[in-house]
Amino acid sequence: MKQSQLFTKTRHEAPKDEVAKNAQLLIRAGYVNKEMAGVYDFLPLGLRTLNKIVGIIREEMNAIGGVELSLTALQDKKIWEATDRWDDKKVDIWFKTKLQNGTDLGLAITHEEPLTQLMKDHIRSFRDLPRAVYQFQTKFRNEVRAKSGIMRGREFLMKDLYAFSRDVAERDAFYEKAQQAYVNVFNRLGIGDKTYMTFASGGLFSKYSHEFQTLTEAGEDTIYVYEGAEKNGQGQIKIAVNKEVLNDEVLTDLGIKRADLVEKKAVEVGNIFKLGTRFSEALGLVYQDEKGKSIPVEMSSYGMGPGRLMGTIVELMADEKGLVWPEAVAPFAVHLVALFDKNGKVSEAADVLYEKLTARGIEVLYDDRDATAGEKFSDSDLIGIPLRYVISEKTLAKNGSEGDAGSVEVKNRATGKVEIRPISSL
RNA sequence: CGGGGCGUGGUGUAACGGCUAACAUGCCUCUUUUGGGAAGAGGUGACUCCGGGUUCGAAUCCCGGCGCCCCGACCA
Repeated sequence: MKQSQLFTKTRHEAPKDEVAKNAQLLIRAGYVNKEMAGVYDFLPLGLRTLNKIVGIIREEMNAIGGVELSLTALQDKKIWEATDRWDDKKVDIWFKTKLQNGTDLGLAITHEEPLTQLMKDHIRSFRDLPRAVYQFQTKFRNEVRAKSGIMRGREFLMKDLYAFSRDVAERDAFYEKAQQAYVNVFNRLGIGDKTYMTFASGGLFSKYSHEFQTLTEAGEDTIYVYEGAEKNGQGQIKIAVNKEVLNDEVLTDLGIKRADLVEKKAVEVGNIFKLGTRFSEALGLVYQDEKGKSIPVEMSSYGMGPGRLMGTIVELMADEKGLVWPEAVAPFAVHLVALFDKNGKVSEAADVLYEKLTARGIEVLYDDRDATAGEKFSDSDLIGIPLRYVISEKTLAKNGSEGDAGSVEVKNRATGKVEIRPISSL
């Protein structure tokens, strides 16, 4: 994409009402726009990054047998009454509205109910199980207090996967596969070394749930990291215990000693639950086994917030100059920056290079604007694309091995490392 | 929902109850410039969040509302 076509502008200063680093930088760089507290638009650069994160999650969900669909945000109250989650006294974060004829509607806070209802039409026999379906869908939650930029909003994208199993053993087997899939996602996003599978309250459904918590001071949770697991090295799922459930019983259950736990601040980037038959029983999702007996389906749910992950990556990797994206989630792979030249030779060469890279499928943001070098460099640092290719009269004068093609300066945003490479080698 | 703070051009700030609401930045025009947010000149842009009130006079004081941020509580 040519930067001259990108309508977003960068800013020197963040709005004074944004304190969170993620929101300050994402707004300054033109990735997001705040509509109101806890409600953010994703602008072209932000949407690209968000979609990269979504793409990685999608691949990992597909790899464990997940099948994607998309459920509605508008919800009929009936099924939520069936599970006793409609009453404001039970669930106080609903956004509710009405049809013109007076029928109550809610904006979905989650999708256990509608999906369980839907699956009744498709799961009848033990032969129809197991199933795993998921979606990327906007959730609406009327939080009393939005905070931390895009990390905790009232409208946000969520990946939610729901697994339907014949029995506890089958469900547990999937649960373990999903844990690994989650670890894979965090590794690919570059935050794996700071993300812990954290024992947390199972709420109404089971003794424990597992939160995936990424260490950052910007987080709102306090967790106790198990150092023993870290010492076990690579490949091991790192574990922690949420402060909310830390007690002797939990330590005994997990077989770990209090002395091996270290307190840290973290942000919850994913949460997985064993739901049991709470929803299948309430809504009548049953299957017939080999003997024709009706059995409620065992369910489990797997949530993950792409937007919150994006904010977490910003918090973890940004530096004083701006955003720093890992390759896997950067909006573009290369930021091609053409500096001013008097005779048009530079922009001519940059145009050619842009076409060449783009034709090869490399995602390039091409800064073809009429701006000074300093301004372009500052913007480039702020936007945080992993590789910056600078092309100028100076670099064109440096010949490659062919003797005529000229060079570009390649700078790595994260490491700051600079090298001069012949254009012919790119 | 309790506590605290804050609402002034697009953005960041200033202005004793008193002159045409100032400065920086952004944006526009021209000239010069061009490897780390360039320089000069000229311009554009604000019912000072909304509604009441006090006063000769309100951005400023008072009351009410709305919005935003932070701390806490909450967070299937």
